[in-house]
Amino acid sequence: MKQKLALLKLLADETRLNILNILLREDSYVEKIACDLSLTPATICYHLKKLEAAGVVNCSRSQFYMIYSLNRELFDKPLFEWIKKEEPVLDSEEKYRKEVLSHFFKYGRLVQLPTQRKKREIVLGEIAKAFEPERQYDEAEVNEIIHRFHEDHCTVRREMIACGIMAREKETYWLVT
Amino acid sequence: MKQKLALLKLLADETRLNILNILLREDSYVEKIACDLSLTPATICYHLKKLEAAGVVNCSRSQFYMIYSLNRELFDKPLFEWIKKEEPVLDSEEKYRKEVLSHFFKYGRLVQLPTQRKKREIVLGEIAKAFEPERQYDEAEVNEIIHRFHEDHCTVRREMIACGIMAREKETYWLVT
DNA sequence: AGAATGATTAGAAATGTATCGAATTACTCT
DNA sequence: AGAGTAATTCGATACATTTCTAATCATTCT
Repeated sequence: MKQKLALLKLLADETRLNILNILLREDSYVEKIACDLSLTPATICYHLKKLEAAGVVNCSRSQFYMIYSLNRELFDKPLFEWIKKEEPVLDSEEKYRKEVLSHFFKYGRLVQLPTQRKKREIVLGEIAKAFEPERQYDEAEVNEIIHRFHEDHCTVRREMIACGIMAREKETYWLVT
Repeated sequence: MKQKLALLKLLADETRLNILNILLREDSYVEKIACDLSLTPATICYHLKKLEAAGVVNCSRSQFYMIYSLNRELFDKPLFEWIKKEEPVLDSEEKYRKEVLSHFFKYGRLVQLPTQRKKREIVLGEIAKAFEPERQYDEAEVNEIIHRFHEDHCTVRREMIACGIMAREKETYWLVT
Protein backbone atom coordinates (compact mmCIF):
# COMPACT_ATOMS: atom_id res chain seq x y z
CA MET A 1 0.00 0.00 0.00
CA LYS A 2 2.69 2.42 1.01
CA GLN A 3 4.24 1.66 -2.36
CA LYS A 4 1.14 2.62 -4.28
CA LEU A 5 0.54 5.77 -2.33
CA ALA A 6 4.12 6.81 -2.96
CA LEU A 7 3.70 6.23 -6.65
CA LEU A 8 0.48 8.20 -6.83
CA LYS A 9 2.18 11.06 -5.04
CA LEU A 10 4.86 11.01 -7.70
CA LEU A 11 2.32 11.27 -10.48
CA ALA A 12 0.43 14.09 -8.82
CA ASP A 13 2.78 16.85 -9.86
CA GLU A 14 2.58 18.96 -12.96
CA THR A 15 6.30 18.97 -13.67
CA ARG A 16 6.62 15.23 -13.28
CA LEU A 17 3.62 14.65 -15.53
CA ASN A 18 5.27 16.85 -18.12
CA ILE A 19 8.47 14.89 -17.83
CA LEU A 20 6.61 11.61 -18.23
CA ASN A 21 4.82 12.92 -21.28
CA ILE A 22 8.13 13.83 -22.85
CA LEU A 23 9.54 10.40 -22.10
CA LEU A 24 6.37 8.86 -23.46
CA ARG A 25 7.32 10.24 -26.86
CA GLU A 26 11.03 9.46 -26.71
CA ASP A 27 13.91 8.99 -24.32
CA SER A 28 15.62 12.20 -23.32
CA TYR A 29 18.13 13.70 -20.93
CA VAL A 30 18.27 16.25 -18.16
CA GLU A 31 19.43 19.34 -19.98
CA LYS A 32 17.06 18.85 -22.86
CA ILE A 33 14.05 18.25 -20.66
CA ALA A 34 14.98 21.31 -18.62
CA CYS A 35 15.04 23.33 -21.80
CA ASP A 36 11.70 21.90 -22.95
CA LEU A 37 9.99 22.80 -19.72
CA SER A 38 11.79 26.06 -19.01
CA LEU A 39 13.14 24.84 -15.69
CA THR A 40 16.66 24.42 -14.37
CA PRO A 41 18.55 21.14 -14.72
CA ALA A 42 18.69 20.95 -10.93
CA THR A 43 14.93 20.78 -10.74
CA ILE A 44 14.62 18.20 -13.49
CA CYS A 45 17.31 16.10 -11.87
CA TYR A 46 15.45 16.26 -8.58
CA HIS A 47 12.33 14.87 -10.18
CA LEU A 48 14.05 12.27 -12.31
CA LYS A 49 15.86 10.89 -9.29
CA LYS A 50 12.58 10.55 -7.46
CA LEU A 51 11.02 8.79 -10.42
CA GLU A 52 14.00 6.53 -10.75
CA ALA A 53 13.94 5.56 -7.07
CA ALA A 54 10.33 4.49 -7.52
CA GLY A 55 11.15 2.45 -10.61
CA VAL A 56 9.14 4.66 -12.93
CA VAL A 57 12.10 5.50 -15.14
CA ASN A 58 15.49 3.99 -15.83
CA CYS A 59 18.66 5.73 -16.88
CA SER A 60 21.86 4.87 -18.67
CA ARG A 61 24.75 6.94 -19.90
CA SER A 62 25.38 7.66 -23.55
CA GLN A 63 28.32 9.89 -24.36
CA PHE A 64 27.88 13.02 -22.33
CA TYR A 65 24.29 12.34 -21.45
CA MET A 66 22.30 10.37 -18.94
CA ILE A 67 19.48 9.03 -21.07
CA TYR A 68 16.26 8.53 -19.14
CA SER A 69 13.57 6.17 -20.35
CA LEU A 70 10.14 5.18 -19.16
CA ASN A 71 9.22 1.90 -17.50
CA ARG A 72 6.09 1.44 -19.54
CA GLU A 73 4.66 -1.74 -18.06
CA LEU A 74 3.75 0.19 -14.92
CA PHE A 75 0.97 2.07 -16.63
CA ASP A 76 -1.05 -0.75 -18.11
CA LYS A 77 -3.09 -1.55 -15.01
CA PRO A 78 -6.40 0.24 -14.56
CA LEU A 79 -6.43 3.05 -12.06
CA PHE A 80 -8.66 0.89 -9.94
CA GLU A 81 -5.70 -1.32 -9.09
CA TRP A 82 -3.80 1.68 -7.91
CA ILE A 83 -6.19 2.77 -5.25
CA LYS A 84 -7.30 -0.55 -3.84
CA LYS A 85 -5.80 -1.83 -0.66
CA GLU A 86 -5.05 -5.52 -0.31
CA GLU A 87 -5.77 -5.69 3.40
CA PRO A 88 -9.42 -5.94 4.40
CA VAL A 89 -9.17 -2.36 5.66
CA LEU A 90 -10.48 -2.97 9.21
CA ASP A 91 -13.70 -4.21 10.79
CA SER A 92 -15.38 -0.90 10.45
CA GLU A 93 -18.74 -2.01 11.83
CA GLU A 94 -17.23 -3.34 15.01
CA LYS A 95 -15.31 -0.15 15.61
CA TYR A 96 -18.39 1.95 15.04
CA ARG A 97 -20.36 -0.26 17.38
CA LYS A 98 -17.90 0.26 20.21
CA GLU A 99 -17.96 3.98 19.61
CA VAL A 100 -21.73 4.11 19.90
CA LEU A 101 -21.84 1.87 22.97
CA SER A 102 -19.23 3.86 24.83
CA HIS A 103 -21.26 6.96 24.12
CA PHE A 104 -24.59 5.71 25.40
CA PHE A 105 -23.45 3.47 28.24
CA LYS A 106 -21.83 4.86 31.37
CA TYR A 107 -20.68 2.50 34.07
CA GLY A 108 -22.66 -0.30 32.46
CA ARG A 109 -25.95 1.56 32.42
CA LEU A 110 -27.80 2.99 29.45
CA VAL A 111 -27.77 6.77 29.82
CA GLN A 112 -30.31 7.44 27.09
CA LEU A 113 -32.01 5.50 24.32
CA PRO A 114 -30.70 6.80 20.97
CA THR A 115 -33.17 8.41 18.64
CA GLN A 116 -31.67 7.04 15.49
CA ARG A 117 -32.61 3.57 14.42
CA LYS A 118 -29.09 2.42 13.62
CA LYS A 119 -27.68 3.44 16.98
CA ARG A 120 -30.77 2.23 18.83
CA GLU A 121 -30.37 -1.19 17.28
CA ILE A 122 -26.77 -1.34 18.41
CA VAL A 123 -27.68 -0.36 21.96
CA LEU A 124 -30.61 -2.75 22.15
CA GLY A 125 -28.48 -5.51 20.67
CA GLU A 126 -26.06 -5.02 23.51
CA ILE A 127 -28.78 -5.35 26.12
CA ALA A 128 -30.10 -8.43 24.32
CA LYS A 129 -26.87 -10.21 25.23
CA ALA A 130 -28.20 -10.47 28.77
CA PHE A 131 -30.87 -12.87 27.56
CA GLU A 132 -30.24 -16.48 26.77
CA PRO A 133 -31.21 -17.63 23.32
CA GLU A 134 -33.93 -20.26 22.95
CA ARG A 135 -35.29 -19.52 26.42
CA GLN A 136 -38.72 -18.14 27.26
CA TYR A 137 -39.21 -15.29 29.72
CA ASP A 138 -42.30 -13.87 31.35
CA GLU A 139 -42.75 -10.12 31.48
CA ALA A 140 -41.51 -9.73 35.04
CA GLU A 141 -38.25 -11.46 34.18
CA VAL A 142 -37.77 -9.33 31.11
CA ASN A 143 -38.38 -6.16 33.09
CA GLU A 144 -35.96 -7.17 35.77
CA ILE A 145 -33.15 -7.88 33.33
CA ILE A 146 -33.68 -4.69 31.38
CA HIS A 147 -33.86 -2.74 34.58
CA ARG A 148 -30.22 -3.55 35.28
CA PHE A 149 -29.41 -1.35 32.32
CA HIS A 150 -32.05 1.34 32.32
CA GLU A 151 -34.74 2.87 34.47
CA ASP A 152 -37.50 2.90 31.89
CA HIS A 153 -37.73 -0.83 31.22
CA CYS A 154 -41.12 -0.46 29.54
CA THR A 155 -39.86 1.68 26.68
CA VAL A 156 -36.80 -0.44 26.17
CA ARG A 157 -38.87 -3.62 26.19
CA ARG A 158 -41.27 -2.19 23.64
CA GLU A 159 -38.36 -1.09 21.41
CA MET A 160 -36.81 -4.53 21.59
CA ILE A 161 -40.00 -5.88 20.06
CA ALA A 162 -40.27 -3.03 17.55
CA CYS A 163 -36.72 -3.65 16.33
CA GLY A 164 -37.36 -7.34 15.94
CA ILE A 165 -34.76 -8.29 18.51
CA MET A 166 -37.29 -9.96 20.78
CA ALA A 167 -40.66 -11.49 20.03
CA ARG A 168 -43.65 -11.89 22.25
CA GLU A 169 -46.79 -13.94 22.38
CA LYS A 170 -49.31 -13.28 25.15
CA GLU A 171 -47.18 -13.05 28.31
CA THR A 172 -44.15 -14.87 26.88
CA TYR A 173 -40.99 -13.24 25.47
CA TRP A 174 -37.96 -14.74 23.68
CA LEU A 175 -34.97 -13.71 21.62
CA VAL A 176 -35.37 -13.72 17.88
CA THR A 177 -32.51 -15.69 16.35
CA MET B 1 -5.08 18.06 -18.74
CA LYS B 2 -5.65 20.29 -15.74
CA GLN B 3 -8.54 17.97 -14.96
CA LYS B 4 -6.37 14.89 -14.88
CA LEU B 5 -3.67 16.49 -12.80
CA ALA B 6 -6.28 17.61 -10.31
CA LEU B 7 -7.63 14.11 -10.07
CA LEU B 8 -4.24 12.56 -9.54
CA LYS B 9 -3.57 15.07 -6.78
CA LEU B 10 -6.77 13.95 -5.13
CA LEU B 11 -5.72 10.32 -5.19
CA ALA B 12 -2.27 11.05 -3.84
CA ASP B 13 -3.28 11.36 -0.23
CA GLU B 14 -3.39 8.63 2.35
CA THR B 15 -6.61 9.73 3.98
CA ARG B 16 -8.44 10.05 0.70
CA LEU B 17 -7.21 6.65 -0.41
CA ASN B 18 -8.56 5.23 2.82
CA ILE B 19 -11.88 6.90 2.23
CA LEU B 20 -12.06 5.53 -1.30
CA ASN B 21 -11.27 2.06 -0.05
CA ILE B 22 -14.10 2.28 2.41
CA LEU B 23 -16.49 3.46 -0.30
CA LEU B 24 -15.23 0.70 -2.54
CA ARG B 25 -16.74 -1.79 -0.11
CA GLU B 26 -19.97 0.07 0.59
CA ASP B 27 -21.51 3.50 0.69
CA SER B 28 -21.00 5.35 3.94
CA TYR B 29 -21.34 8.70 5.64
CA VAL B 30 -19.17 11.32 7.29
CA GLU B 31 -19.42 10.38 10.92
CA LYS B 32 -18.95 6.71 10.29
CA ILE B 33 -15.93 7.18 8.08
CA ALA B 34 -14.45 9.54 10.64
CA CYS B 35 -14.89 6.84 13.24
CA ASP B 36 -13.34 4.20 10.99
CA LEU B 37 -10.26 6.26 10.33
CA SER B 38 -9.92 7.87 13.76
CA LEU B 39 -10.18 11.39 12.36
CA THR B 40 -12.63 14.21 12.99
CA PRO B 41 -15.79 14.62 10.91
CA ALA B 42 -14.48 18.02 9.80
CA THR B 43 -11.47 16.43 8.19
CA ILE B 44 -13.51 13.75 6.46
CA CYS B 45 -15.94 16.35 5.22
CA TYR B 46 -13.08 18.39 3.82
CA HIS B 47 -11.87 15.43 1.80
CA LEU B 48 -15.28 14.28 0.67
CA LYS B 49 -16.15 17.73 -0.60
CA LYS B 50 -12.97 17.77 -2.64
CA LEU B 51 -13.72 14.35 -4.05
CA GLU B 52 -17.27 15.38 -4.82
CA ALA B 53 -16.19 18.54 -6.62
CA ALA B 54 -14.01 16.41 -8.85
CA GLY B 55 -16.82 13.98 -9.57
CA VAL B 56 -15.14 11.09 -7.81
CA VAL B 57 -17.99 10.58 -5.37
CA ASN B 58 -21.66 11.50 -5.24
CA CYS B 59 -23.77 12.16 -2.22
CA SER B 60 -27.43 12.11 -1.30
CA ARG B 61 -29.27 12.50 1.94
CA SER B 62 -30.93 9.63 3.73
CA GLN B 63 -32.56 10.40 7.04
CA PHE B 64 -29.91 12.08 9.18
CA TYR B 65 -27.06 11.11 6.95
CA MET B 66 -25.36 12.28 3.81
CA ILE B 67 -24.62 9.01 2.06
CA TYR B 68 -21.51 9.16 -0.10
CA SER B 69 -20.93 6.71 -2.93
CA LEU B 70 -18.18 6.09 -5.42
CA ASN B 71 -18.32 6.98 -9.10
CA ARG B 72 -16.86 3.68 -10.19
CA GLU B 73 -16.57 4.18 -13.94
CA LEU B 74 -13.71 6.60 -13.36
CA PHE B 75 -11.34 3.87 -12.33
CA ASP B 76 -11.62 1.49 -15.23
CA LYS B 77 -9.16 3.23 -17.51
CA PRO B 78 -5.51 2.20 -17.34
CA LEU B 79 -3.21 4.53 -15.48
CA PHE B 80 -1.62 5.29 -18.81
CA GLU B 81 -4.67 7.26 -19.83
CA TRP B 82 -4.33 9.36 -16.74
CA ILE B 83 -0.89 10.66 -17.37
CA LYS B 84 -1.01 11.24 -21.10
CA LYS B 85 -1.58 14.71 -22.46
CA GLU B 86 -3.75 15.17 -25.50
CA GLU B 87 -1.85 18.14 -26.84
CA PRO B 88 1.30 17.39 -28.81
CA VAL B 89 3.25 18.74 -25.83
CA LEU B 90 5.33 21.39 -27.65
CA ASP B 91 7.91 21.42 -30.42
CA SER B 92 10.68 20.44 -28.13
CA GLU B 93 13.34 20.24 -30.82
CA GLU B 94 12.69 23.75 -32.03
CA LYS B 95 12.91 25.16 -28.55
CA TYR B 96 16.15 23.32 -27.89
CA ARG B 97 17.53 24.59 -31.16
CA LYS B 98 16.87 28.20 -30.20
CA GLU B 99 18.48 27.65 -26.85
CA VAL B 100 21.65 26.31 -28.44
CA LEU B 101 21.79 29.05 -31.05
CA SER B 102 21.39 31.84 -28.54
CA HIS B 103 24.19 30.31 -26.55
CA PHE B 104 26.73 30.07 -29.36
CA PHE B 105 25.82 33.14 -31.37
CA LYS B 106 26.37 36.63 -30.03
CA TYR B 107 25.35 39.60 -32.13
CA GLY B 108 24.99 37.37 -35.16
CA ARG B 109 28.45 35.90 -34.95
CA LEU B 110 29.50 32.41 -33.93
CA VAL B 111 31.42 32.71 -30.68
CA GLN B 112 32.74 29.17 -30.68
CA LEU B 113 32.13 25.95 -32.56
CA PRO B 114 30.46 23.46 -30.17
CA THR B 115 32.31 20.26 -29.42
CA GLN B 116 29.25 18.06 -29.32
CA ARG B 117 27.93 16.72 -32.54
CA LYS B 118 24.29 17.50 -31.85
CA LYS B 119 24.94 21.13 -31.04
CA ARG B 120 27.49 21.51 -33.81
CA GLU B 121 24.96 20.32 -36.34
CA ILE B 122 22.46 22.87 -35.12
CA VAL B 123 24.98 25.70 -35.36
CA LEU B 124 26.24 24.68 -38.78
CA GLY B 125 22.68 24.25 -39.99
CA GLU B 126 22.05 27.87 -39.05
CA ILE B 127 25.04 29.08 -41.04
CA ALA B 128 23.92 26.93 -43.96
CA LYS B 129 20.85 29.14 -44.28
CA ALA B 130 23.09 31.82 -45.76
CA PHE B 131 23.61 29.63 -48.81
CA GLU B 132 21.07 29.26 -51.57
CA PRO B 133 19.98 25.73 -52.33
CA GLU B 134 20.77 24.30 -55.77
CA ARG B 135 23.51 26.87 -56.40
CA GLN B 136 27.20 26.18 -56.85
CA TYR B 137 29.90 28.16 -55.03
CA ASP B 138 33.64 28.30 -55.47
CA GLU B 139 35.84 28.18 -52.39
CA ALA B 140 36.39 31.93 -52.18
CA GLU B 141 32.65 32.56 -52.12
CA VAL B 142 32.14 29.93 -49.43
CA ASN B 143 34.89 31.42 -47.30
CA GLU B 144 33.47 34.90 -47.63
CA ILE B 145 30.00 33.86 -46.56
CA ILE B 146 31.21 31.82 -43.62
CA HIS B 147 33.52 34.62 -42.59
CA ARG B 148 30.48 36.78 -41.84
CA PHE B 149 29.76 34.39 -38.99
CA HIS B 150 33.14 33.25 -37.80
CA GLU B 151 36.82 34.07 -38.05
CA ASP B 152 38.05 30.56 -38.74
CA HIS B 153 36.20 29.91 -41.98
CA CYS B 154 38.44 26.96 -42.83
CA THR B 155 37.40 24.87 -39.83
CA VAL B 156 33.77 25.72 -40.25
CA ARG B 157 33.88 24.88 -43.96
CA ARG B 158 35.51 21.54 -43.26
CA GLU B 159 32.92 20.75 -40.58
CA MET B 160 30.09 21.60 -42.94
CA ILE B 161 31.40 18.89 -45.25
CA ALA B 162 32.02 16.46 -42.37
CA CYS B 163 28.47 16.83 -41.15
CA GLY B 164 27.07 16.28 -44.60
CA ILE B 165 25.51 19.71 -44.78
CA MET B 166 27.56 20.73 -47.79
CA ALA B 167 29.23 18.66 -50.48
CA ARG B 168 32.26 19.43 -52.56
CA GLU B 169 33.82 18.27 -55.77
CA LYS B 170 37.16 19.73 -56.79
CA GLU B 171 36.77 23.50 -56.28
CA THR B 172 32.97 23.51 -56.28
CA TYR B 173 30.68 23.51 -53.21
CA TRP B 174 26.90 23.18 -52.83
CA LEU B 175 24.25 22.53 -50.21
CA VAL B 176 23.16 18.97 -49.64
CA THR B 177 19.39 18.84 -49.86
C1' DA C 1 -42.14 24.81 16.95
C1' DG C 2 -38.25 23.11 19.26
C1' DA C 3 -34.70 19.78 20.47
C1' DA C 4 -31.28 16.85 18.72
C1' DT C 5 -27.87 15.54 15.56
C1' DG C 6 -25.02 15.19 11.54
C1' DA C 7 -22.70 18.08 8.02
C1' DT C 8 -20.25 21.97 6.77
C1' DT C 9 -17.41 26.16 7.06
C1' DA C 10 -13.79 29.33 8.91
C1' DG C 11 -9.46 30.15 10.83
C1' DA C 12 -4.98 28.70 12.51
C1' DA C 13 -1.00 25.68 13.14
C1' DA C 14 2.06 22.35 11.36
C1' DT C 15 3.95 19.80 7.89
C1' DG C 16 5.60 18.69 3.39
C1' DT C 17 7.61 19.75 -1.06
C1' DA C 18 8.91 22.17 -5.53
C1' DT C 19 12.18 25.25 -7.05
C1' DC C 20 16.38 27.77 -7.53
C1' DG C 21 21.46 29.22 -7.37
C1' DA C 22 25.85 27.68 -6.20
C1' DA C 23 29.13 24.21 -5.46
C1' DT C 24 30.60 19.58 -6.39
C1' DT C 25 30.98 15.26 -8.82
C1' DA C 26 31.35 12.07 -12.79
C1' DC C 27 32.43 11.32 -17.10
C1' DT C 28 34.18 12.12 -22.08
C1' DC C 29 37.22 13.49 -25.51
C1' DT C 30 41.47 15.30 -27.16
C1' DA D 1 46.60 14.22 -17.89
C1' DG D 2 43.66 18.08 -18.47
C1' DA D 3 39.85 20.80 -20.33
C1' DG D 4 35.15 20.78 -20.91
C1' DT D 5 30.43 19.43 -20.06
C1' DA D 6 26.43 17.32 -18.12
C1' DA D 7 24.59 15.54 -13.84
C1' DT D 8 23.98 15.77 -9.13
C1' DT D 9 23.84 17.50 -4.36
C1' DC D 10 23.16 21.15 -0.79
C1' DG D 11 20.94 24.80 1.61
C1' DA D 12 17.38 28.15 1.60
C1' DT D 13 12.93 29.91 0.36
C1' DA D 14 8.24 30.02 -0.89
C1' DC D 15 4.13 27.86 -1.40
C1' DA D 16 0.50 24.38 -0.93
C1' DT D 17 -2.10 21.30 1.93
C1' DT D 18 -3.70 18.46 5.78
C1' DT D 19 -5.59 18.58 10.16
C1' DC D 20 -7.71 20.36 14.15
C1' DT D 21 -11.10 23.23 17.17
C1' DA D 22 -14.97 25.98 17.38
C1' DA D 23 -18.86 27.87 15.41
C1' DT D 24 -22.64 27.66 12.19
C1' DC D 25 -25.97 25.44 9.10
C1' DA D 26 -29.43 22.05 7.57
C1' DT D 27 -32.39 18.44 8.47
C1' DT D 28 -35.21 15.20 11.06
C1' DC D 29 -38.28 13.63 14.64
C1' DT D 30 -41.30 14.51 18.55
